[in-house]
Amino acid sequence: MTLASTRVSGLSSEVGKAVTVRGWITTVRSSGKVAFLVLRDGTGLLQCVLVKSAVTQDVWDRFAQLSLETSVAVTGDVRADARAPGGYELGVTDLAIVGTSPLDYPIQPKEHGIDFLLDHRHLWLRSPRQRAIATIRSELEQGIQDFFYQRDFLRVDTPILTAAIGERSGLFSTEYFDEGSAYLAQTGQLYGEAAAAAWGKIYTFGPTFRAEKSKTRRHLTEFWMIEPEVAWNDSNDNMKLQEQFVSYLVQRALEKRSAELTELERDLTKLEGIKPPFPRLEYTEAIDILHRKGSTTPWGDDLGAEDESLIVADYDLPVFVMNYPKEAKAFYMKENPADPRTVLCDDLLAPEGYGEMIGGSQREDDYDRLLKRIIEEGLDPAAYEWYLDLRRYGTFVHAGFGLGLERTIAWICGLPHLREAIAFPRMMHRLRP
RNA sequence: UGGGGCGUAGCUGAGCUGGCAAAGCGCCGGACUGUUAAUCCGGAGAUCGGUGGUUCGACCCCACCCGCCCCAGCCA
Repeated sequence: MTLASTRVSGLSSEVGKAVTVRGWITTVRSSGKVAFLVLRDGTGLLQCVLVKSAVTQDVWDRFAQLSLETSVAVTGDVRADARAPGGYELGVTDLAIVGTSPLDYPIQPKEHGIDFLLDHRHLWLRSPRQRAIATIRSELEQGIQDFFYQRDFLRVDTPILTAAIGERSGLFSTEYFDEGSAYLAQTGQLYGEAAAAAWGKIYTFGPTFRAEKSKTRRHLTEFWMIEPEVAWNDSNDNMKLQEQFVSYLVQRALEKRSAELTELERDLTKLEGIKPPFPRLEYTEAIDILHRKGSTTPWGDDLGAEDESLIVADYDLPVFVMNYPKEAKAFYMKENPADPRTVLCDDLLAPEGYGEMIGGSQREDDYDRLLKRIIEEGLDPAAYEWYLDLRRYGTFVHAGFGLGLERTIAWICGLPHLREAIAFPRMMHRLRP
């Protein structure tokens, strides 16, 4: 069976023609002898009008059977009408029910609590708001690939099942044949470094997993991360790439998906000015500013959420905080020659309180220093033999970063919580659907 | 894991110092030829998260348990 039919988004070029549109019933209204149904097909909403005197009794009776989310094929004439949402509507001549929908469809056109909506995420996705977010996410994912493709990066897919390696935060584990435990990847970075030594400019794009018992709007247990790694880039080059990347994504969303951003009631003026360069603060400088603003975070500690908000409040752009104290950061970051208490790294803080969008650093490329740091952190050097090989055989200056996709989406879309930025969010208390 | 909050009809959510459990949406029946989350009239629908306790009487007070939300930490 061929189901060639017109999609709602393409109707403006079909005015005056008879078409069939397939989709799901969003609302039905009847005034006795004129009836309206609104159809959703994933590209938009279409109002369809039935006039009792203009359709057969069969068609009229079928309208009466329609319930929310019934799937239908509606045939009629496309016409422009100012009274229709979107400006076009269908004068119905025929109506076929494809799949019925019982009267207990859970999601009504009204307010629901978040827990209820997440329990029904598989159905919640049908709402216009969720379509807008998914569309922007897809646009950004395409933009990410375009950005790196244009710059001759290779995309490298790194393993999700790994032996214990990477960062220190919580790991999900699973049985792995006779090898003992395998862990779900928290980062592809170490593999990315190997790939950068092989191929120069690379990026990874995949899911990552953190078994931390985080319960905030800025955390998921499964999220998507983009991790470029570039041979011969130093920390400064690294930040330049970051601000170009983030700016590109914002401008891309504005250019291609302003309709969806508007649907989400995003204030576009807050996005329009996102262009390089972004402000840069040394960590030590940031601590001074924070102390002047009343924070008591001592030099040496990582910045808290409160601190990040205080910093970001002074700017309309994302802000780099760079060169953190060694103790606050991971073992693989390169010591800062200008201040050996610190390492060459940066966090990019999103505006409007969306938190850390990027964490990046220049990597330690000195074999002895790296080994020393591994031991200092209490890690097992044997597990890092292959990683140390990257310094043993032709070490090289390199730097990279990880961008959290959902945080970026949440910021660009203006979402209050990360859970809407992905179709099926995984959180501490949320494994299904 | 700490601090705060919540759990009442399918959903949303009132319920004061303890005295027969509001309402709106949705659903069912009816009216209506241009509706926009249509409107109007009528109707059904609730072991008040669970267990125990105090009381003549508990949605309300107490204890424990379960579940979730927000904030923090961890980080992207």
